[in-house]
Amino acid sequence: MSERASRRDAIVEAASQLFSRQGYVATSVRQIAEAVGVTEAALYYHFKDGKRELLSAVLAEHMPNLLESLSVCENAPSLDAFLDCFLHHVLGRGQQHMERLWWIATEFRRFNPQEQALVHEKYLTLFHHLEGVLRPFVGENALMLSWTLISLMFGYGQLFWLQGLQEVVDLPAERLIGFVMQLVGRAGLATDLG
Amino acid sequence: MSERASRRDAIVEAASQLFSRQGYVATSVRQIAEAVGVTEAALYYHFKDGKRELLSAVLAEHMPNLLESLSVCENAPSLDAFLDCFLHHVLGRGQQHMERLWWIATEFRRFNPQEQALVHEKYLTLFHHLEGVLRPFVGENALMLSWTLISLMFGYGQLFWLQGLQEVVDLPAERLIGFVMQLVGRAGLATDLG
DNA sequence: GTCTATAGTAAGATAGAC
DNA sequence: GTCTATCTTACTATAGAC
Repeated sequence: MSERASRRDAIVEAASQLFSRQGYVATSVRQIAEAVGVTEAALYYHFKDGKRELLSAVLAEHMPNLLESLSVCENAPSLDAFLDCFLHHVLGRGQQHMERLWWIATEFRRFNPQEQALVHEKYLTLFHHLEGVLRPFVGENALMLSWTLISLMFGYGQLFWLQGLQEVVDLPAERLIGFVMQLVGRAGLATDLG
Repeated sequence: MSERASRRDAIVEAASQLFSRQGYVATSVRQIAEAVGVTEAALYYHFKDGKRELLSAVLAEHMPNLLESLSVCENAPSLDAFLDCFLHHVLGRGQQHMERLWWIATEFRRFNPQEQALVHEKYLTLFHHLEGVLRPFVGENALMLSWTLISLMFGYGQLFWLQGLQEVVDLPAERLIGFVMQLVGRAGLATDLG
């Protein structure tokens, strides 16, 4: 990798961390340059359109990929085993990964149409793969179950990670996962719901 | 109501709308003053500590109250009827209400400890009431079912409202509600889960 | 209470030397 | 490629007149 590429990558990496921790608007170009150890002028050499171009780069190169969690678990032998594996993997990826995931949600309105479409595409891809994995277990219910699980994971992360409910409510992801697994198991989704 | 109070309220109202649409950092005091039709100096007369005090005021006076949705539905005759009423009421409150709800999530880290505690308290109150309403129907499962529903609503709102998945996925809240209702019904939560 | 005028600061961005 | 130096603009906030 050339020096140019690695320096450029370092800038994107620093921007990604600062954006996801403080937000795009609250992060200054100065701050990013300092974090990397270069001046602002050097940064503008790599990104002619400045801060806005950096936002695009971060989105394009540092979007969290939930498909990894899926591919790790997709060969699980049972619905129970899959849910256990997948939910644990997604919710157990640590603070930084979570921050980036929810940063995209909070910053979504600032993206241009192409960038918004990119985000949508990522969700749809995740959904389609998830649906494909669930279908052998729950048939036609795979569609609704997929969106239910995705929404549930998102909401739990929002409330318990981002908004710190962890600190006042003793509800580890473990318990939520266990509850959902039993709910799904008991409902007998192998046959279609009305 | 005195002129002072109504002017003050108008400023808080304008700030609330702008904050929830653009974010706290991206909104300037100038912009708020213009929206109300006063100068910045006048605004600083009402809020000595400026923008930061405005954030506190917005949070204290314009926090969305989900308990209203609960009280409307709490006398429903069956679990089905309650879920139908509650989820529709929460998810059907319109764009502005939704925006304020998720704005709190995105801005949470900027709040001071007392303000964060206030937000937590609101969630806990909602949870306790929801649990109380569900308990007659599902017994000890009320605790987990409450957090599951709250997380699910949050996640759905985040994805389909805030991130505009509505536009690319045909999954109206109606269908998600229907699916969850049948899931819960089929699981037979009247008796405890493991 | 609300205004005009302005101080003081920090932001995004660029020119030109090396 | 990276630097120093600087420009322009926008922001938060305040002083003092009315």
